[in-house]
Amino acid sequence: MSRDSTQASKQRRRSDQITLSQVAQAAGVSPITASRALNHPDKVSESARTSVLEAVEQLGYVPNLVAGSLASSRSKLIAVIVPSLINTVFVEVIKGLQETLEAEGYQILLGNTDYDLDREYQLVRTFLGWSCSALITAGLRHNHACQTLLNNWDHPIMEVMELGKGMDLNVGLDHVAAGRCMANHLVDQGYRHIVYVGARLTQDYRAGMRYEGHKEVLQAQGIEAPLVELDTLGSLQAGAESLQQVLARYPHTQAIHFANDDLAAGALLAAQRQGLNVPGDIAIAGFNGLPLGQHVTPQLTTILSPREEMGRLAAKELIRRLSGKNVYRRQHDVGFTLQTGGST
Amino acid sequence: MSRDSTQASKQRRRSDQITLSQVAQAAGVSPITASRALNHPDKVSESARTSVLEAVEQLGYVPNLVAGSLASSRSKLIAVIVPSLINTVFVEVIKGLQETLEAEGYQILLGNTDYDLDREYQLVRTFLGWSCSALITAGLRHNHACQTLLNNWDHPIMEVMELGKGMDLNVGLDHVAAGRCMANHLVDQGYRHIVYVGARLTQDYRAGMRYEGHKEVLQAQGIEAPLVELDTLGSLQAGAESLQQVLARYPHTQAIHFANDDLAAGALLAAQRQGLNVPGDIAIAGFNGLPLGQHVTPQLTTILSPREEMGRLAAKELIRRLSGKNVYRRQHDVGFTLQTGGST
DNA sequence: CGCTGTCATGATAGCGCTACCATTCCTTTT
DNA sequence: AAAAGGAATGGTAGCGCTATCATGACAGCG
Repeated sequence: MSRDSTQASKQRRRSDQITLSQVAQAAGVSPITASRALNHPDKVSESARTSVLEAVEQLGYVPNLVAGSLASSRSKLIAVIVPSLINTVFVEVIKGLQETLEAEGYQILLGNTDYDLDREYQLVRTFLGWSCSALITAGLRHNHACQTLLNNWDHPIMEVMELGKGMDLNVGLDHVAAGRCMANHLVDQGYRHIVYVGARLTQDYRAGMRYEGHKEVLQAQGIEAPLVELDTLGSLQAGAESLQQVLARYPHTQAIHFANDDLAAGALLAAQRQGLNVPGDIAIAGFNGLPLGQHVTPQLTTILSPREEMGRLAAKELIRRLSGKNVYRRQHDVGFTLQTGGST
Repeated sequence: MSRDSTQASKQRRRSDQITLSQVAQAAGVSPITASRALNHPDKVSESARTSVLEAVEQLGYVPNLVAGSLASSRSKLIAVIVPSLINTVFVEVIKGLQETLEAEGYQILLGNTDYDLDREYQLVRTFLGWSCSALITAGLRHNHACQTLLNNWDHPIMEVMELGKGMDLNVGLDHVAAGRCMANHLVDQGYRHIVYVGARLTQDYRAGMRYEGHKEVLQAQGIEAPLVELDTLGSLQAGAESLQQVLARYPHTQAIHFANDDLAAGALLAAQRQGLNVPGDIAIAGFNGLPLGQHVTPQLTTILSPREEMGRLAAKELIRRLSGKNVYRRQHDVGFTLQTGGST
């Protein structure tokens, strides 16, 4: 290991990593030309470009993106904040985002709020500190501090999942309408004693919005719209357990409208284990359109939400904005599809 | 908007964001004291600390982490590279990592290779450029360039999922042993015509390792160990389709050992749809211990792998190392558990 | 009383890169 | 032929923060 500090007293290069200057020197150009050769290849001559690239290759140069970001006050980082990773829904959105963003050379900085808006605020603060190019967050609800912080931030903000008036860009679907849609379906099928089952609706407030739509429809028909709220997050297990609870509390129940497919599938499988006929004894509906719902017998009636597509579209719109193109619509409705199976 | 450049010619402050100097000024201390008040609170006086914190609060200061990282050549970023986000297994590991790392103030920089080692190399390069504190990657296999790059990197590297001799730290389980374990179970149950079904085993090479263990056991018993490799990634759908394929090719099949629970559950549900009795006509086993397997009837025989736990342990060991503590064991076996259900 | 040690603070000099302006050497225009 | 425009390159000065060393104040000690 050569250990000769370059000369003066206060040297402080720590890692012996190759710098752009060394590359430039090896290539026989100035540092700034080397920088341009890598970042704006069209702004340097053919010969400069190739000799820089050769030097990069030969020295095994890895650009220091931290320094680059500081100098340019831009970074190819995009913050993504979701409330949960257990819920596959968010993972699928991330998948769509990732796919599209990585293709454009962006990196994802991932944060998980665990449905805690204060946690979200902390994450946002940290992420702004990384001078991200943009921020993508699940949902339109934020706490006051977060709202303020983001309003003063001069980069694109994309809010995904539900549709509404957001801060900047918005891609999602109308959950109230989705709730109405399923409720309409159940009423059309002739069910009158319908229970809505959700899990932690203050946290998963989108499930709450679907309940609002559901209630609206039932009440318009003069039907009660009882709600059973579970205290655990949605899962097959919780769905299975909720079935007992619902039947105990509302013995005449004909149909259960679950807030998501995990709950619904859990209940459906549990019903079968205990010899109940679906939908004869009890009809079951879900939300999301998870593959699981298609593989149980009878197939689960559900509402298909285009989650990966939502991620892809959000990423595409964001990139559009980041590359300075005009954004004609700030809001995009990805819609949903009622998928009727044998379970209702 | 006040637009008065602070004085001289070449000013270039772009965003009108608050800087640490402004905080320091407001607090009546020097910038370096302000820095210390925030990062090493125990190194400044009570009074300095409070006045700095007040100024931070009042001005709405958000630290520029990019600048901080450049100056200190450290960052609270940890790169996480996984081959897939569709496969819930990795998501659960990420969940465990996230939970533990965020609690310690680390941020996750997420990369997805889509099972492509060249892609992994690119991601690693990028991530090193962010001077991450550590890198966590799924698996022990990397391409040559990546291997070289990482060997010369002087930060902790954590390889998760499978156990073996890695570059640095390693947390995982022995997949060959897991394959042996399930094969032994199937043989013990009296099955002799056993088919192993996996999806893209060159990509999901851990499933391939399980097959190795499986084959080993069967061959020791003088039993054939036919393999059916699917060309799609594991999913309920693929599992359902594979069932036909297996029965067509190996009509005497008594049991199918699937590479994962998605495939297994898909096949189990498909078998039931077409009136086959499980395990009477065909026994089915999986791997992972996904909740789904516990909710189908009969319950799926599978091997439970502690995925979140793996993430948590990996994160804990990494933090241990990062905080300069001694690391006694570089390798941690998280083990697995055979979970026998009615499906075999 | 001078000597050493500890604590709180500050001045200085970068971290590795890019924005900005200046320069050079052409080619094009009138 | 002179002026104007363009392309390629380089010099300089930071981006906002922290490592390092230096300083001053004060306590403890023989």
